[in-house]
Amino acid sequence: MLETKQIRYFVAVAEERHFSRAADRLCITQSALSIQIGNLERQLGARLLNRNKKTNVTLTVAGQMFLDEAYETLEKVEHAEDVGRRAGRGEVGHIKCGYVASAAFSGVLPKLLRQFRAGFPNVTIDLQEIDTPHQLDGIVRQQLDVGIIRPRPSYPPNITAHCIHSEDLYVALPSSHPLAGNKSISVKKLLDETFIVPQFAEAAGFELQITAMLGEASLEERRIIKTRDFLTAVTLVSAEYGVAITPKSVSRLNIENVAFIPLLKEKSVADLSLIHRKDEDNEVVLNMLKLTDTDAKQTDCE
Amino acid sequence: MLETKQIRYFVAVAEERHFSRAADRLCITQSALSIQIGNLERQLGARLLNRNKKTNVTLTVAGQMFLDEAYETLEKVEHAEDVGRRAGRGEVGHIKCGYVASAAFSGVLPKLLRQFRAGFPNVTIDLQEIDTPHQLDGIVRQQLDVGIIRPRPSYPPNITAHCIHSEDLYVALPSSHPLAGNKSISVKKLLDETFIVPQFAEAAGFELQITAMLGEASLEERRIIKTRDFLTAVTLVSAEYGVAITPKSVSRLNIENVAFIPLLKEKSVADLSLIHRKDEDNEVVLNMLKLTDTDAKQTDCE
DNA sequence: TTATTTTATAAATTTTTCTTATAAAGAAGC
DNA sequence: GCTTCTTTATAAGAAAAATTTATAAAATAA
Repeated sequence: MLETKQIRYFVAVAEERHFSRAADRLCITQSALSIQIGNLERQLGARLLNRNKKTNVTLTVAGQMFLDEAYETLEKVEHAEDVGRRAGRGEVGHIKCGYVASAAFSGVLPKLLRQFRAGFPNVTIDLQEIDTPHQLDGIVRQQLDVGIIRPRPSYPPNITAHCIHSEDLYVALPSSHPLAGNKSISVKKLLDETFIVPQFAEAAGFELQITAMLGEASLEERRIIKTRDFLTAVTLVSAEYGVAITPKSVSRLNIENVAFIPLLKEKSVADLSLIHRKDEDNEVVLNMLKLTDTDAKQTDCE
Repeated sequence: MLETKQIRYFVAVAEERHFSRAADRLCITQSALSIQIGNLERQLGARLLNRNKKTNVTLTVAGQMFLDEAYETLEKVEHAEDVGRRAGRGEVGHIKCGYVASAAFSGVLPKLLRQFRAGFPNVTIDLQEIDTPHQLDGIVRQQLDVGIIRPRPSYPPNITAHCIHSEDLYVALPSSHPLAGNKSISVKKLLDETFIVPQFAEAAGFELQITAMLGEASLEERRIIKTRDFLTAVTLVSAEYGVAITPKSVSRLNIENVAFIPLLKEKSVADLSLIHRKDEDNEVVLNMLKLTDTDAKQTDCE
């Protein structure tokens, strides 16, 4: 098979139309070049150049056709080299990313994607809304690279998580509620209310956090309404079915007849975590993790 | 720049997922392969393979991406090699071919093209009807490779011609003509007729032949009608304006009220010649010339 | 003709690649 | 745990390839 070097040598002669000048350009001697071009012609069984002593060398018809191919071939080799190089640095490739629906409210997802795209424009991202259990499963089974979920107390052995976003909790009340005018509300004042709790696919994450906050055993006896998502929860608050605890960002929904009041409590924050395989070796994914690491420090997430 | 060999070596390891097996396949030792792959990885600055002692080697993400490029690159190199090889044998390329309008009647043109296409399916042919002087000019100026014309007494210095087709001459008479029932006609019996002569762009070729046949000085005084082409000539015969001498193949036109009678005379034949540059070095064109050479012998053209 | 330029060829040298031999390290069997 | 087997990495010498130097051959120009 032809070697890249042979093709490069031929292109040099074809462009210079002169063995000696081409040899200069290639930083070899004319005799080395003559031998190599001779070898190339012998390998192809075709004369590519008409040698004229004194005047310029000319291309044969076959030489002209081969030159076109030669250019394309060299470009292809360079491209392959470039892809290999950049893939090694994690600058080209693909990331499959899952996220829970409530992450969309927080604004952290578009921010993350925007930052990543700025640094790595040639990495494509396959983004899809998936519930937490399926994300964990997908990451273990290599069908997903990273996921964005509400933190959980524990993870499968090969998965690790770190916080990428943290926001305060708010209480959503009907505007007519006696506490609706307060600057802030303590959780103690809400113990008698009916709670509208987003109930996701599995009892974990955000629900666990709310349950813990209200005190064990208390939620079971309390009147609760379960909803599929935050939007439904807030809609029910608007209809005065009860109150809901949501991350601050949900207040941006701006639903009529709903007041969002900051919740007073130690560590009353709603986190979002990025999860990934502990032994991840895809440089593209590692670059995204690096980005969220430095990013997490900026947003002061403990 | 990467060498083809390095890429081939990498593909072998990627496919075998095993250094030693790949080395066997490449007919080199495992150590040589390890070094070459190491060099490749160092050149790219990227790890392409995860070496596992005992079990199989696996591709990194970068390795997988590079492998895709590697396949495409090797294909491209092979293709370039193939084009060079076949161009050298005149199996790929392009021929610009001109022909005079009357050549289309003879059937030699489609026959030639069909034969050439059967032998050289990857040679494209640019075919155009051009009058003889422009063909000669086009060939000299390299805008045309070959031409099909009626033979002339002489050609420009760098152009040569050889006969590729020969057919008998016929006389086209109105059906009502007294001689229309004859099996054949001698030229002497036509000396008093009005002649309809195809007058092409320049006084040469077929016209010269007819003039010579009728005897010098005689044509000038004779009543003649000049037409642009054979079809017009035969149409005028049909309208009883006179008689015409045509190659036999023109009789296929099957015009009403016209009888075609063989012309009796020594060497009363209409030839078609292929013209080309004497110093032609395009193997593609030379292949066509070879084909017409062997073909000419078959059709017994002196 | 002579001088000059250009490509081809021969021989020597350098560089690269390859092989042989061996080491290191993980996996499997006892 | 230890030995054995297998696999990849490394070092050193051998082989092959490419390159350089020197020269020849051929064509042009003075």
